[in-house]
Amino acid sequence: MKACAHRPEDGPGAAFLLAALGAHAAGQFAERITALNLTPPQTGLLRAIAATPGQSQQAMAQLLGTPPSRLVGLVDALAARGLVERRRNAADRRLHALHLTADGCEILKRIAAVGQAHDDAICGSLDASERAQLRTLLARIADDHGLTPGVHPGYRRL
Amino acid sequence: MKACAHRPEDGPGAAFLLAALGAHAAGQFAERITALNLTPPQTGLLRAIAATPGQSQQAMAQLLGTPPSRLVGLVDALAARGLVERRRNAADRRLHALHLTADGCEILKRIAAVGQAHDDAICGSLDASERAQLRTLLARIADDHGLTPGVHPGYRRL
DNA sequence: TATTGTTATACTCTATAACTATA
DNA sequence: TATAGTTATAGAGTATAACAATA
Repeated sequence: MKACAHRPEDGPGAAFLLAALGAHAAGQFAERITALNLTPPQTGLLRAIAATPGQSQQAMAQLLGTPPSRLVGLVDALAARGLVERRRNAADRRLHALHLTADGCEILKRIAAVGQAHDDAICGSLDASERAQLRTLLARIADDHGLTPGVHPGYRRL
Repeated sequence: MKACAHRPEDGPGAAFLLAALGAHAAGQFAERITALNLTPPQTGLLRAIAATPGQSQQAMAQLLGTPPSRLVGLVDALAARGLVERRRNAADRRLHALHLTADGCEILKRIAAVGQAHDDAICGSLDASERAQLRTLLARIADDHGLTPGVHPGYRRL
């Protein structure tokens, strides 16, 4: 006898599966990019700079949904490795435009390769059609909820 | 001109969408259960105890994939609110079997209601058939990766 | 001596707010 | 005075390892 009476359950809903699988996928990805000596936030920042280069740190912080102070450490680490550079605006010397260096572009390609392998590992049990189906459904939900494309919302609390 | 040459991109892959949406869904759920004065880990523990009552803390820790020491605080908080109780095993007094109280069963129903509302909010842009499709695909991936059904893997690092 | 649960400690990550420099 | 970036501080959450009770 169960201690609690349960209503008819057909397992967890889609939202729970989404959260659980999302955490799993994020963890796996984090493990993979360790090979490039990158953390997920650093990776996200590199991709964001590649997508819209020349932004100030404030603008980038707003785009990623993080306090500007957090960007400092991330940019510092990437700049120290020569992947990113701050270019001072001559007109307004307060602004630091963010750009990828040549090495930054190079590592971005490797990130893409890791992402591809990761995607294959996660979706391995799906055929091409199912995978496209899944991507379509997920993209619809993401759009419906106003998620910024290409930006992991985990910046807000991860 | 872009600073970096990009290969033909058709947006983020399914795995990235999964991670991003998963984080979003988890955050939304965390906000919702604030109404019950519960955190996500507490909620997960309540559901786990309901699913398999009478387990020792060690067994529960292994099931959830967390160090046993972490359970102490979680159980303490829930026990202090009268939602959970530790029943000492008479035969082996080291063991503390975990059970839900009547209030614990009660709040579990409210958690289910919150979960239902959450599921509707997340999947609002999908019709019933699409939602079932999504759940099927996600369940397949989860199974393929050996995720324990009903357990959020975030216990391992969240 | 081995095991359950607990406590103590330290570490990682993040946000908030104070501070510097430029405007 | 207002804004961009930085630094300092503190808080939440977690893991590791030492500890006490029971076997």
